[in-house]
Amino acid sequence: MELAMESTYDPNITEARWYDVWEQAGIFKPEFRPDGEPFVVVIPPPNVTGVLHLGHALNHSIHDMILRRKRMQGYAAVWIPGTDHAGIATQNIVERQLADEGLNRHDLGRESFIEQVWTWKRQSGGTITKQMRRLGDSCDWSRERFTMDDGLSVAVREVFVRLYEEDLMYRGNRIINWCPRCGTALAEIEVEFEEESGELVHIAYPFTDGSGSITVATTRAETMLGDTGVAVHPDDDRYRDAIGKTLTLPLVGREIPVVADDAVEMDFGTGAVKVTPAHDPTDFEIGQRHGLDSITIFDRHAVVNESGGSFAGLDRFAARAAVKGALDELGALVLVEDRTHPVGHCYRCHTIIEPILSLQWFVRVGPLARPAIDAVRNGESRFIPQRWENSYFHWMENLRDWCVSRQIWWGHRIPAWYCDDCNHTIVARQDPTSCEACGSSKLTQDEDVLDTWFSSALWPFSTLGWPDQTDDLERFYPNSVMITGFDIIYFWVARMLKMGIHFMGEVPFPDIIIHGLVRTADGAKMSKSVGNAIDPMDVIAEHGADALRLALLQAASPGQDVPLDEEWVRAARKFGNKLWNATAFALMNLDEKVPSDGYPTPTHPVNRWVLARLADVVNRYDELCDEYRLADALSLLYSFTWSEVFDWYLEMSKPLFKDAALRAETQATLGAVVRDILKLFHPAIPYLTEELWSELVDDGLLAGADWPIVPSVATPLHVEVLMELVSAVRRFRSGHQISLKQPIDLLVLDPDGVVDEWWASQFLSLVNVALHPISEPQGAGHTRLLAGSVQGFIALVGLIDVGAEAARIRKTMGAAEAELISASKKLSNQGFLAKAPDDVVAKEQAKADEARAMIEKLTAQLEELGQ
RNA sequence: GGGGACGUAGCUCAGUUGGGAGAGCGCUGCCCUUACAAGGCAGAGGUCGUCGGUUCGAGCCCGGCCGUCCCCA
Repeated sequence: MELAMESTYDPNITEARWYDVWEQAGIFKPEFRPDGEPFVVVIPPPNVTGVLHLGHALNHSIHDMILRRKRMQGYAAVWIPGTDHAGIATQNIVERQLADEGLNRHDLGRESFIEQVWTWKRQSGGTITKQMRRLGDSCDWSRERFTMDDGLSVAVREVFVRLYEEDLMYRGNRIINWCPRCGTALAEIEVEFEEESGELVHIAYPFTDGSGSITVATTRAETMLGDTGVAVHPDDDRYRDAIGKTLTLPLVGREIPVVADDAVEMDFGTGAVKVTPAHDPTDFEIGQRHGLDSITIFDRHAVVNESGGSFAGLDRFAARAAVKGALDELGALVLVEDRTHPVGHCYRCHTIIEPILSLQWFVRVGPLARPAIDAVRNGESRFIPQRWENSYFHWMENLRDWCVSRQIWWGHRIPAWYCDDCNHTIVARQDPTSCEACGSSKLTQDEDVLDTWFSSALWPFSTLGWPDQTDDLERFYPNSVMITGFDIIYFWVARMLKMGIHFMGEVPFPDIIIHGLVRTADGAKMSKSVGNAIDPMDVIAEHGADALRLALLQAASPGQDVPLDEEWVRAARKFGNKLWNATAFALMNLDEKVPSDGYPTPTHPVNRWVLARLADVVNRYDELCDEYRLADALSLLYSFTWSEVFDWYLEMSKPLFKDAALRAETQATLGAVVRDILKLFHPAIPYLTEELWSELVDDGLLAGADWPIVPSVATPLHVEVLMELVSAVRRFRSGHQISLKQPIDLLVLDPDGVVDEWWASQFLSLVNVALHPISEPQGAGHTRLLAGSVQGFIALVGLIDVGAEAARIRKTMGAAEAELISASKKLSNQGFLAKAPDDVVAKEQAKADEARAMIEKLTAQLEELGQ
């Protein structure tokens, strides 16, 4: 055919063309395969504030490769996209905008502030979904969801109410993690701990009766203002006599008891710990056990309140210095030593967290966790790779109740009302107008909203319409697979399992694919603050989305981190160029377009060989994909495509096209092979393959084509022998610097009748060699090339340096001798002969025989060379 | 302190029922061969961290040690 393609591949041109075409053809909707079995994936919802980073790019590349293949295999495949409302992050953005105008959210009031957030969402919230389209994500956008949509909000409310009715949701006074900057409580996993240098301050607390003192050690001296006790270990002889006595708290003057508690670590500091129940979770528990008061000393900004006496008004760090100074003046500061210790930070703004006693809503997670643990233990859901199950179990078995209320405005408002008259709490699906206890109409709704992750936990079924019994819910729950990074197992996967099992009665997904993090080329963590983060959109602009996707997928071994080197992206792009040119070659040699399915039954061994290899490769490729070993699958396909089809088959097809009798079957074979390569690569590199498909096949869209099922073809052995002998000639030429332009005569001894007539044209075409059959080995003055049972002889006169040829032969002989030794050693081992399987023994025997034969021939040759 | 991962070619990494050490990039030599120089052909390069055990046989299984990293407390 006339070549209409551009001569070089420009990803930017190709990739601008196809996304809208796919979408308009409805290919991404499950209805595209109306009779197919459902294959359903919900996206782990990115933040609406987010921009696409390489972590998304990896995650989405894996998603898309899996989804697109399933779709081609005939499944009713659907990938449901969407975003979460990212309560704190989104509110922060809008608050910053207000701050630029000198305003805060209270100036606007709740309602108009929320309206402002929606405005922001409509204007800027679509960034990441646009980027996903650029990456090629085959999402069903008609099913796009947002956690603040009406439907999903109904789901959130229904879940809250049901949990409350089941006593799995309660309001309680507990120590929570408070971010003084965001002004809200956080869940425990939203706190990131980092080792920081600090001080361990030893403070003497005198006994009230004047009989000396106890020294306590703390990294947070200022919290002593809220101390209501000192605890020692009951087995600690040093303090046995102190238990039950009281101390007078320095600077404050409060009398506080010494209590004995198992939670105290005798080895830490002095073995005596100050107890601040309102500002430390362990202390809170100790306080509960011993009836100690809880005195809150900080306000919502972590500034000391009136309970801090003369320190009131100081922020926590100023208070720390001031308290230390005052203690020093008192002579109560015994010792200050340097100490590194873990400090918790807000995962949204990195401000140091303040543990604080506070009235919040909690999910009682114990009863929800148990079935979720069991589901993984008994295999209803499995982690891939499996080792992540250990982390999952460990975490799930040590859960504390989940604090779900947030003191912000952007989010699902907690459906709880408090009666102003009788203080009764009402939790309801419909907004109540009067108190169910006293009938009062003076009700006040809880000011707080729910944790964003609370709504994300419902995502696998809330996106499908729950609590309504929709068709989608019926058909698409459970989902087929969840794909996410290991850093998000606790945030999403664990909670989705808990909620899915509880509300839907079965696990949300049987397979959980855990992938690693994308790192820099030298393995460092990418971060915006360090400035080493690569923007995937920059990579796409330079090399194309296909190249980025292929590079990520090839590098992503299951569960392993991916150090991304831009070299890999370049290599992936080169592959694209190679594929482009190979398709151009096919087009130049074809007379018409290739049918979208079906295979020829060629007679020529070269054509039969490539179809046999294709069948092998497709089978193995499918196995690897089904095991989610995508990197291995692509590696197999990549080397088959480049090293076998392009390097060998395309070259071997050239003389066949010139043969009128073979031209048609070779066209059909080449067409089918290249077409199937496009199909097989499509899930990884959709744009380029679609573009080439439009040139080569032009029968519908590749994205909607059927997955290859290749009929098995018996492998003609002789092709492999031909390839071996061709390689031997190439090595000979290369070793002796004999140009390809110089023709060579090869005398061929073929005792087993392996060599066919068609070899002649191949040798001429591939290595400029003329074949001449002989019946006896050639003697002096010839070199010998070995390939299976075939021996080739080349007359050396005037062609080469004999010494160099002898060196080449000795090297080959060395390798053969090593092989023989290795095999003989095994074969002379009685244990091996007795215990190894027969086929392994036979293989070793064959290896030994082959090596012996080769050594014999090479020895003869050295003699012939007179060496 | 508890749990987990990793240590294979110069670099980054594959190597799944234990039975011939692989890829990409980099490096060396030759070649502008009519699909492709973003290419082709050929080649060099590894005591598979270390010590021991199991086995006829260990990169792979088990244990100790050394080194690197992650999560949790």
